[in-house]
Amino acid sequence: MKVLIVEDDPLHRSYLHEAVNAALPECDTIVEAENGTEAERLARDHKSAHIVMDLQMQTRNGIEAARTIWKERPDTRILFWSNYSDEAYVRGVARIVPDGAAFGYVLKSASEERLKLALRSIFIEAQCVIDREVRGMQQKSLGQTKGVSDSEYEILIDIALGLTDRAIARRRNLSLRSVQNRLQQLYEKLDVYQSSSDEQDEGRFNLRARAVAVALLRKLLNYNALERAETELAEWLDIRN
Amino acid sequence: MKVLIVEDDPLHRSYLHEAVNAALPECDTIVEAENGTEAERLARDHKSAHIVMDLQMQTRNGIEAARTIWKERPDTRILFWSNYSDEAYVRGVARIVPDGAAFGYVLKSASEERLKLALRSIFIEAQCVIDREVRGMQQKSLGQTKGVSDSEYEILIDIALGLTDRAIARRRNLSLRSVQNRLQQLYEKLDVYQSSSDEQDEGRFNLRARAVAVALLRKLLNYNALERAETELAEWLDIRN
DNA sequence: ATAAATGGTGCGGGATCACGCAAGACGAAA
DNA sequence: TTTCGTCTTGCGTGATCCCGCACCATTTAT
Repeated sequence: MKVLIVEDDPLHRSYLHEAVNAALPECDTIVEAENGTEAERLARDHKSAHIVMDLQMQTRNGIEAARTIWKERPDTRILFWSNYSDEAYVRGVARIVPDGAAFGYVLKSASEERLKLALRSIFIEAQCVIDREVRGMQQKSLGQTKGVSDSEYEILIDIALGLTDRAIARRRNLSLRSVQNRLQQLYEKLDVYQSSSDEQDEGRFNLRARAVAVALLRKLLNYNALERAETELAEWLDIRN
Repeated sequence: MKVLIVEDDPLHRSYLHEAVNAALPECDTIVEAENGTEAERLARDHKSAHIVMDLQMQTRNGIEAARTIWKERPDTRILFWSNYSDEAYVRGVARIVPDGAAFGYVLKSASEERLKLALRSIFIEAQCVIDREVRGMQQKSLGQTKGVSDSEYEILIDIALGLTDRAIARRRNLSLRSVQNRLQQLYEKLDVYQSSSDEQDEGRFNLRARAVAVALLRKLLNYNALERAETELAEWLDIRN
């Protein structure tokens, strides 16, 4: 068995190396990459079916890399090893995992035992392992119970990018009024009215900007999500001019 | 000499421990904290004058901790050891360092040699050491040459929090028009017009929201800065109602 | 000292946003 | 089939935003 480790921090990389060695005696070769692009290349060259990688890396993040890797070889098993359980990351991962693929998501704060267990479960047993803390997020984000629905999330991203209502309407093929409807749904979900209608006129908020702020504070949105959205927007702009 | 290490990642913590041992033979005791609040307590108890700490920690970040520590003991020497050189972090640090205090800012990606050198320079020689890469940021952020000035940064934070023009005017004791003036300056600095006036009507941006987006993408703003600003805002709201 | 730059303020208007009201479309439940 | 809920869209309005055109007060430069 071959394992590809993708992690930009050398300390964490060597830690992962040891963990893989200890947890998977059936693993004979370990390959290491320190960013997303390198990971894609190595995964292609080595036909790696077993990858453990960090989500946040400076040059090319884990989600991007995972997407292209899975596109080429959908049965690849990937264990994401991340510092954060931000809803934005969970959404990002959930959005790209192919049907039936085995993957995992464990936090760096998890014990070494947990990491080793996850390694065996995914790479040997082909089971999905998702950290308890992250699991809560996922339920909330995919189920339409309490959290923000997909269409609301979509429009959240659009206003976070700074698009106009009209521009969003064009992009998503909606009427202007529909966009504004969704915006209002979003505002309610994010509880943006709370502080503005509070006392008299004090602390009045610009709803649109406030929505982005609370989304960031609640980690519904983060830098990576924004960055991805920005490149997608740029592509879309290129196509239609 | 006593050194306090503040770092939430155990791997990095032990790495720092070794580095301090190797670089500072005159150091006889090393104390470790794994978050900001613990750091404040330990700094107080041990009267630590030498601290090396991470900036981003989940429970209480380094900037908060450093501020209270420096408030109690302004001659404390602090070496910040951070993953990122975001302008938001640099600004955050620059904003709180007392006059004449020795401090440092080195990136985690720096070589071990560089870290050790910085440790000696700051703790022994009381010199300020700032990573080359970070230095560029600082020049840009403090000098009014190209970057965003302080007043512009202030208003950037306000719109990022989602405040109305009127609310900002009240908060900063300005007229409504002045707020809007500053906003326009900010829009120019952030080059928000670029894409909107580009072609015909395509890709129209909501300037206010777009400004926040590009500030985030340029790392002028980040989660921590926003979080700090949010608590400051909450305090301000408390005072005046 | 006069001139230019810098920063705050008022006025006014066109564009955009937030949103109530209401009508049509579609699938699900009765 | 009827009815209900969700989604989409149009119309209209008041609030807010963006910003050009002044005017004035300080500072800085010549």
